[in-house]
This record gives sequence, structure tokens and C-alpha cells, in this order.
Amino acid sequence: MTLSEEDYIKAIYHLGKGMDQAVSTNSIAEQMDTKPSSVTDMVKKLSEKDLVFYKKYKGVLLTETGRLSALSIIRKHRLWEVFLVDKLDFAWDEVHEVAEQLEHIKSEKLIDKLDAYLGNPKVDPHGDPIPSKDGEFKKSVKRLVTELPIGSQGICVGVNDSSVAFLKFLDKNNISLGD
Amino acid sequence: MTLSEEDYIKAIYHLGKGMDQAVSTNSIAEQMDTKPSSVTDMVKKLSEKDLVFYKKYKGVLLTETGRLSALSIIRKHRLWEVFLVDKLDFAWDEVHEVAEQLEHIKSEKLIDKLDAYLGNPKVDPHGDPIPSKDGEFKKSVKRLVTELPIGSQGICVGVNDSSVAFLKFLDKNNISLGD
DNA sequence: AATTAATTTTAGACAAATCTAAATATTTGT
DNA sequence: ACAAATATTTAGATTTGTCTAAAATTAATT
Repeated sequence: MTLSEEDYIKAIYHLGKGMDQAVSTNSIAEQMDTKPSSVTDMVKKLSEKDLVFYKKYKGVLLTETGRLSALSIIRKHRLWEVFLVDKLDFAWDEVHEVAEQLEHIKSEKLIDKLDAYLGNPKVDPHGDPIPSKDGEFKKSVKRLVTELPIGSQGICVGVNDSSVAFLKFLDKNNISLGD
Repeated sequence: MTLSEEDYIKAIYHLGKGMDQAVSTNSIAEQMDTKPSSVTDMVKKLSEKDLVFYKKYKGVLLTETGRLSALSIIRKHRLWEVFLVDKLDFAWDEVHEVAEQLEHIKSEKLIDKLDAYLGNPKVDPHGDPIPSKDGEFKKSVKRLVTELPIGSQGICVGVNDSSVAFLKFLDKNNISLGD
């Protein structure tokens, strides 16, 4: 799988929310910052390789193979994010761009060893779940505190606003990741 | 700089032994497992970008910019090798292929932080020196034990034969990396 | 020094991934 | 339900990195 193919598969996965939702050409183009015509071309190629189901004008859907490929890429992305934050002291909001590159490194052994080295983490620094080697993971239900009914409980897994001011505010109120 | 350009620059550096030796089209082609005609094309492009000096039929030489680029790539390659061996428990002879991919990751911050995390190592797992951020490094003189005059001293920085049998032999004789 | 051999370059072609502009389908609004 | 708007695909072109085959240059040999 080429770098570009991987990017498309990942985008289709995210837009289709895991699976079962057909994804439009235009939405892929927007997500990937490219033109719809380019998407059509690539989607044909992915279809040839049995990574997606594709019917002209009807949108696109990942096959099981495609879904597993997407999860494998997401697994790598999130493991690298954990590495960057836990080991290299990156801030939450600095890791995405670099992980975007690291996720394409091809070596199963590397990912296995990295996973073990990080202590087999189950979530990334943003609280998103890390799929297991065989593509299993529990969909995390993330909600804004403001949307939680009063009295209910939850674990803090991330912030939308990562400005210094807001992080300081959280600090003052003794709220941090994992609480 | 594209991935392919980086590979060429690195190959030219290695073939030219650091600098000052003009490198032939054919030798680059052989090193990179490609055709001489492809090398000619690429070398023209690198010349446009002032990464190499190029005179038709006369071979190729890195410019100062080219040399620094090469050293930056080599720095990344070797730091990643240290990471793979020291932190992820890879064996000496397993790291090259993966480091070959990791060396192309673009993020200065990443390399700075990785360097610090690894304790600013000066040599990679094969005993080759790691260039500093600004391209400084001392050329290591590596020699085979069999070539050393009797009575002289040295530090063991690597092996040519990494077979299990030979490594066990070294173990029995209490010789290990760094001794 | 002239001819043969080796190396290097050019010319033209190809695959991958993209683009623009035009054509075709589908959806929407009334 | 049909015209207008929107979405999607096709056709043809471009860029990057590569290739083959042929031409040009340099090196080697007798």
C-alpha cells in the first residue's frame, strides 16, 4: 500500500465512522484537501485492490480488508502519539503532524516492540482508543463536560481548548488527564 | 527535499567518503539499485537545487549545502538506530531497514527531543559517529581486531559477523560492545 | 594514434498521483 | 415533475521518478 492509498483509507474510515456509512466523493476531497476528480481516480484503484466497495455516483464503503488496514494505520498513529507525549515530552496538541508521518513506517516488529515499550496503552493522549493488533477496540464515548447530566461520572481524556489559559484554569481546579 | 532526493544525497555522501571525491554516475546507480540514466536525471535536479556540483561526464560532488543535508539525514538514521537498540531491544543487525524509513521523518523538534531522550549519544550501535545538529563529528577509525598491531588498544564498537555462533563466542570470551 | 570497450547522456515512453475543464448524474426546490 | 443547482465522473494534461534503446563521450588496448 502506498502512502497516498493509506491516507485515503484512513480518511474514508474516519468519514464513515468506522464502517457501514457510505462516504461521498466530495467529503473525501474536502477532508484530504484535494479535488473530487482525484478522489474518483484513487477510489477506483482502491476498489481494484478490494479495499473499498465502489459504485459510480453512489459513494464508497470500506471492505473488511480495508477496515482492518485503516485500524492498523490508526493503531500506529496513536501508539506514536503516546510515545511522543509520554517519552519525548511533546504537548498534546503538537503530536498530530509528526504522528501523521510516523504512521506510515512499515515494520510489524517495530509496532509490536513500541507497543510493549509503552506498556500496551489502551488510549492515546487525546483519549481515543488504540486498536489492538487484530483490530479490536472499544469505541470510547467522549462527551463534553457541559453535555454531561449533573451527578454523572466520567474520566477526563482530553480538552478541546488547549490554550495556556485554559490549561492553567484546569490546573487550578485540580483537573488533569485521567481524573 | 523529497524522499528520493534524500536517498541520492545520502548515497553520494557515502560514495564520496564525506566529500572531495567526485562520484561516478555508474557507482551511484549500482549503490541505489537503479539505472545510470535515472541517476543522470536526478543529478541534474539536485544540481538545479544547488545540492551538488555536476559537470557532464565528470561525475558529481556535494556542495556544502548538500553535505549538511547528508549529515542531517545520517544523524537521524543513527539516532533512530540507537533508539531501536537501546529502547526497543532490537538486535544490531535488524535496525538498518527500519532506520532507513525513519530517517525521512521531517521534524526538527522530534530529532532534538529524541537526541535528548537517548542521552545525546555520540555513536550508533555499529560504532559509527552521530553528527551533531550543525554537522560536526569526528571520523571514527574502525579497524578489524586482526589488523591491530599486537599490544595496541581499542574499543569494541561492532562486529562484521553477527551470527549467533560468533556472538556466543564473544560472550564466552567476555567481549561486548564498549569494551 | 586508432579502434574497441566502457561509461554517460539524450530522447522518448510509462506509471502514479494529481489537476482543470467539460460532460454526465443526481438531488432539490417549487 | 421538471428546471436549476449540486455532485460526480471523464478526458486530457502535468509532475516526479523511473525505464529502454540509441547516441555521444571518455577510457583502454593494441
